[in-house]
Amino acid sequence: MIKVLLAEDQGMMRGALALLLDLEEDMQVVAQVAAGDQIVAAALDARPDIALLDIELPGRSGLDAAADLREQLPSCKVLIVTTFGRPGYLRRAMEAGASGFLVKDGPVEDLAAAIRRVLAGERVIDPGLAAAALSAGPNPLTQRERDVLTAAVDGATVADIAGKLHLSQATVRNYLSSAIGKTGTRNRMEAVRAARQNGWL
Amino acid sequence: MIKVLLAEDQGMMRGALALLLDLEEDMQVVAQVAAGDQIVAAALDARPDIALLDIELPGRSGLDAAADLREQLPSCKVLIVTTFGRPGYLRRAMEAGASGFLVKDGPVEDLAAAIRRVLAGERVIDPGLAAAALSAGPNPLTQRERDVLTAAVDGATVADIAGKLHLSQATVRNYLSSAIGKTGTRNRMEAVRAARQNGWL
DNA sequence: GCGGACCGATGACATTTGTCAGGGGGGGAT
DNA sequence: ATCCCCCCCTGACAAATGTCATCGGTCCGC
Repeated sequence: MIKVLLAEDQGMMRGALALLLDLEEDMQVVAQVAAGDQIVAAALDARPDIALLDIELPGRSGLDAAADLREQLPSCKVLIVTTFGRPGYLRRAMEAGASGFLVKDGPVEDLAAAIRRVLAGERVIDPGLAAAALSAGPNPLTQRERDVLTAAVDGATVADIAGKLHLSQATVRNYLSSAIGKTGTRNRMEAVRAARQNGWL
Repeated sequence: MIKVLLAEDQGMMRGALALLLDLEEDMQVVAQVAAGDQIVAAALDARPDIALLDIELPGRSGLDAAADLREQLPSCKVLIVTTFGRPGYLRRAMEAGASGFLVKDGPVEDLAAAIRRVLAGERVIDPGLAAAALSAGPNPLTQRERDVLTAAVDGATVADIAGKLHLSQATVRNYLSSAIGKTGTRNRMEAVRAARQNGWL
């Protein structure tokens, strides 16, 4: 019997997937969590064979949790199941030790199939997405550039960001400027968009 | 037997919900579509008793489709099922003639229950959300202000917007300024965020 | 030990953005 | 007929943003 942990914040999605997997003869959902910071604890408690992790979760990113999970419970495989097939996400997932990366766009049947393939030792990755991740190259942004961009997402002014990060306003503008340069965009809003698009935040 | 139409762009979600509803003894999913501009045609073909519509769909908004559907197939009830419980969305859904408004956050069991309640003639709306919609008041933005804000979502400059909307740059800045004023924000990025948050775009 | 990358900062500059006070024209309500 | 709101425009001004050159400090790899 394959024991599955399910981490997904949208209640309806989580419930539907759990129901669906429980219908499979050889699978059983042994834990369900809605927040990223509950994943490791729940896994240590329920000892699943595989963890299905969403990336954008409240509390903690599914990618961060994946890295910890691999370390603290190596017997548990990780399959990332996400809405957004962003190159940077795939890259980070692989670096975190995930065995598979599935986008929620595809048919439901893919899910159970992917679980079985992962447990058979395969790596499950959409070929087109893998190509995109490789062609996009690694994240060109430095830590601080990422910090400043993330702080700028919902319209914060330079003064706001400087305050939040304890930096000089001029420094913030420099980081923004270089982030804009590296993303090949024209202003911070485009830079934020481009960085998110690539999964660089 | 309750005949259901399902409009949802995310393949996995759509498949899971369809499976789940088909498990109900008295329900049957008679049509599934992934794009907003296929809803009416599919409904006219399959003659469902109720249509489950997501709002943010490719091609056409589920809200727009709902209005058409109510007109062309009045026997078919509409239940909006969406990720975002935004006040403006709820308001528009009601104006479009929807019988219910469900957010995807809740448990799956709510879905079948909501369908039955709608078909029994009830209106299904989250009470908290209804209160929020009323307290938020109607959309304060004029048509042009909405146009300009939507054109500004992903970092377009004033010149870009002016070009796209065939307006003078000064006019664009005036609309932006008044939108910023009405939303009580400090710059266009915050204004866009606030407007989206409220479902005003 | 030295080059290179990152962090943090300053000052100056050009450009963009946001605000304000207008004005003309249209259409809908009282 | 008048008022009010929306549309579109102008011009001017202040503030915020983006760019550039430059500096000192740390840490890592060769």
